[in-house]
Amino acid sequence: MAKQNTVFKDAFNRCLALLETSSALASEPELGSQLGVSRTTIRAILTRLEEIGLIEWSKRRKVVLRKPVAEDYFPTEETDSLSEIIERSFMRRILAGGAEPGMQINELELAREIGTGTTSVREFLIRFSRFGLIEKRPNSHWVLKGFTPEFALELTEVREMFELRSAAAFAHLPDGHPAWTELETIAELHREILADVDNRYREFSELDERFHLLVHRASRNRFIIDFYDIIAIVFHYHYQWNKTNARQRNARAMEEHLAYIDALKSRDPARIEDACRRHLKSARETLLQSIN
Amino acid sequence: MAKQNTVFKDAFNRCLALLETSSALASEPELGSQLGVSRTTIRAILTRLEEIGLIEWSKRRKVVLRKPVAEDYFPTEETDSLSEIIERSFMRRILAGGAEPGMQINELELAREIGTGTTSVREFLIRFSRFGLIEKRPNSHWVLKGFTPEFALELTEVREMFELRSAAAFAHLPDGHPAWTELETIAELHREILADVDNRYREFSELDERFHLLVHRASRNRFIIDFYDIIAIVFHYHYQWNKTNARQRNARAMEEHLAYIDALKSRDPARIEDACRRHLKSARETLLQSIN
DNA sequence: GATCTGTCTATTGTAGATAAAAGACAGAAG
DNA sequence: CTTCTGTCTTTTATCTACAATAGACAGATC
Repeated sequence: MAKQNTVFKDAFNRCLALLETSSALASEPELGSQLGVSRTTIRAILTRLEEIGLIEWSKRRKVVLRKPVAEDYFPTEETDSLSEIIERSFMRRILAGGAEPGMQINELELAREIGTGTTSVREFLIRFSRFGLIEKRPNSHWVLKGFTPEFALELTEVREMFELRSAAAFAHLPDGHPAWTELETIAELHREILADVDNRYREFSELDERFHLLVHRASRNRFIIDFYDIIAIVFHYHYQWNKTNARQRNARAMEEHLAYIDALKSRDPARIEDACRRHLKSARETLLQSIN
Repeated sequence: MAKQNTVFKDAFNRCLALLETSSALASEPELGSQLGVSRTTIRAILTRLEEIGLIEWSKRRKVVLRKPVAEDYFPTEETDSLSEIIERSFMRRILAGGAEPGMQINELELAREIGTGTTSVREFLIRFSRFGLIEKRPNSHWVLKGFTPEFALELTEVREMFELRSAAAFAHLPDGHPAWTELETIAELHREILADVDNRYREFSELDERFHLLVHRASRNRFIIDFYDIIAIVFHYHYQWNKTNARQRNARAMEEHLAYIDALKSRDPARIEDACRRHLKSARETLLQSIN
């Protein structure tokens, strides 16, 4: 295979989802922007829709013949892009598996295990190297530096610098700025989840990312915003494979978020700094505890 | 060609340089660690040395027959690794040439222009993307964000945070730490260059990098240290293609460095912060002036 | 005249192949 | 018994090829 057609399959599935509700299809360019793909892919989707007897299609006339059923969808495993597969597979190995710091990483071996070509693995490792967990020895292997307490401390040190500054900048956003509405939405979601925390505490991880990214964005600094990728990926996989006390941990973090949000809304620098520090401190402790 | 033999050629040249002074060759493993290459490459070098009649070689007996001459060396163009060539070529286009922000970057076109395969260009762009100057549109082109005043401001904002913190950490290095010796060496070099500034001001660029990297290292934080790569590459190419007032600019920076170094030696936090801020402020101004 | 479709071209993402370089191991030499 | 060399295997760096996807343009349709 030269290139997986995951873009097609994923867009096809999303197109079926559209058909579940609406019973008409827009024009090709219109569909293209709805699904975020090119017309070439849209036409491939339409062709397939016709093949499986879901629509009748001739030029601009598109008649929906029936509702999509479960079998029409491509299985979700087939819609993940190769880089997502590699990332998951790799993170599982280094976060979950017993991967010792100093261990060598072998491109060829990784590629064979994941079942892909070496090019994709190489490109992934290069992209991933900016997270500071691996390092390249030129003309030779990569070295795993490991998800160690030092890593966590260095990460949180920078995170705290960046977030304090971003939070301070947040207070200066003009009244009409969309970030204030988004902040309110996020606050509301916190309250909803907290109200039914036993059942919904798992939704926190995603919300956490959304909230902190919003704060970081207020810095208007690409380096600060980009750095949040590292935090996000670490916390993302960390939450996924470390579930001790998750309910309690998340509930506490949500309370802290709400206080932090109130502080932001007050626009009082001292209050903001205090609430932010308080939350960052407990986030750091949580992360560190889980590593040892 | 599958792989350029630049490692061989470069190590070969360095081996000739060794022969200029010493007239004996160590064992294969020993040579390997001296030149930083594997035994495979050492043996290729020895084979070539024998071919061009520079040595007689049989097992552990290596007799040097004559001194190397200029023609023995490989031309320097052939010793640059492909990634260095791509980097230079790319930086020239975006810093020197009239590259507008928002411009599309085409992997294939770049590869054709530089005369390499697309894989290498792709990998370079991925590595380079962490500098915040380009951004990928998946399944489509890269976008040049450009070396704009915003870029410079965002870069210096983070740089100032990091350097202030690193400088503060420097004061806490224990007395015997090698950084203090290195600092003294760097100070001395500053004085030497300043004493003959009209002729030697060009040496500042390298010294500048060496000094600031030393300071950043005191943070003991990989993210802070790695970030210095971005600053270094920007200033490196920037100095190279922007020579207005270079002598005066560099002289001023060196004076500031010396004050900064004195402050570090005093270990007085207030003095350090003051000297550091002073220098960073003028560095930022210099950078910004040159962009418009 | 604006937007759509048919068709064609160019570029990206990925696999596979190959030379260069690293590195492993056994036996030789000190 | 330590370090070296000869030989062999494995891995990396890079090129080329090709399917998937994006994107351009002219003529068709509203």
